[in-house]
Amino acid sequence: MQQTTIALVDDHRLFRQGIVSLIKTFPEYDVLFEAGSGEEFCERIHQKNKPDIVLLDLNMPVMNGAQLASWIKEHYPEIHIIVLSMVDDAETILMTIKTGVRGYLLKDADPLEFKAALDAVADHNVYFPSFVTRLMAERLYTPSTDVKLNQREKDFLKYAGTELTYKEIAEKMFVSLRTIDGYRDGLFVKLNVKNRVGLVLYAIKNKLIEL
Amino acid sequence: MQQTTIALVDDHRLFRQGIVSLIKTFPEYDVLFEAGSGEEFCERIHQKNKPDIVLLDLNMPVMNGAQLASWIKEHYPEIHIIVLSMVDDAETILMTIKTGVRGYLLKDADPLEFKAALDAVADHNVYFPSFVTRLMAERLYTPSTDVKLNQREKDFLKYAGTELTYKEIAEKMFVSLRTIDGYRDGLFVKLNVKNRVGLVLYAIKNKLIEL
DNA sequence: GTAAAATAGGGGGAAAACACCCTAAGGAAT
DNA sequence: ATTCCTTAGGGTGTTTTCCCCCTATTTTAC
Repeated sequence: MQQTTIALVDDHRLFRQGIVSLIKTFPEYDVLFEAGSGEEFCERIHQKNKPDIVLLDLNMPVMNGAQLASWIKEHYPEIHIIVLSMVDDAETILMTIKTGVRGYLLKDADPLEFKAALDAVADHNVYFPSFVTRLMAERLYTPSTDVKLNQREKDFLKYAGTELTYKEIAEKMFVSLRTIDGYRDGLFVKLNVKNRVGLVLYAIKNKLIEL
Repeated sequence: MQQTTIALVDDHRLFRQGIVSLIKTFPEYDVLFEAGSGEEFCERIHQKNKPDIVLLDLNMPVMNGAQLASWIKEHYPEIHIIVLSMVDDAETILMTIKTGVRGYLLKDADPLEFKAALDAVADHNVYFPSFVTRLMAERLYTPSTDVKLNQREKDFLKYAGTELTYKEIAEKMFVSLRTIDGYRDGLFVKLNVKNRVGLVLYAIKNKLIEL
């Protein structure tokens, strides 16, 4: 039978021991090696065979988990990473997922969930617990603020999302610079933004301009 | 016992019947009303009591599910929406989740999964099947950019994509305005753009900033 | 039928952004 | 040891952007 190999990176020896003995109860998985820090992992990965999955602690001194995850993704993109963490604040979790990790578990997860995560990731799938999924959904959710804009304002916004100056936009739209000033100032109020960057972001969010 | 009320919107009468009879087997849920179209739903929601949860078909004529979801979110933000769909292409799913729905199920989901989704959403949580979670994670994942920018430049670009003035960015980054001028002018050349809009567009295209 | 919006246009001055120029320390490569 | 590159910092002057003020039509709503 083909075993799935695992590497474990965590600075707490006792925690590593617990995880390793848990994994030993799963015959289809095998711990290839352990590392007590990101640096140690980077050394070992060159010497040893590459694991299929890396279990990674987020909170480690010197090189933290997110940095190591980025490093692994860059140098060994085929390795799948599951983060083990005690951290549960939204920004940290989302930042970590952005690095491309395929699973996120809190350290107090029960063994069944741990096994489910391993199975999912070994099968090239992802595993995120419900509260993480929720964070991801909330991050994607963009409440629509449909402010009604007339056609001239939409046209203007399209141009505002280019590198043209307002003077050049005025020429393109066959109006004076002053008129453009008026459109712009009106939109600042309507869209509740402060400057051109705000206009550009609004236009992109509302798909008035293509990227 | 407090029942959780459900409204069902789908243009297929037989499918509605199937769902209703399934829900009848769950004593804690009650179907408040059904609608065969978005328009019908909009009328009924005014007359009837509001449901706690709306089960919503994506593919409907005239007003599609995503549009209706946006409408519901705008007028009744406290109603939770679960999408029922046969569509499984990534863009459609992600666009729908952006409207703020709290669950997404394929129509061939088994009754156990259906029940799990109802329970999660009734509990003000979210429910997305593994393949949807995976899509969300992939959307959040930002591969590292190929153009070699140093960390300070990346930091600066992130701020350039906000409504902060350069002076304010300088304060945030604890450097002088002149240094920021230098970063900016350097990036104008490196990225071949003319002004701040160019920087913002670059940052967005390369996912250095999120929308 | 009148009031109030939306649409289109404009002026002047202050602030910010931009262009082009420069120095210098620290590290890597030759 | 010297060059080259990166990172950090700076000065000056011009252009653009932004803010606050204003007028005159044309729709829309009551």
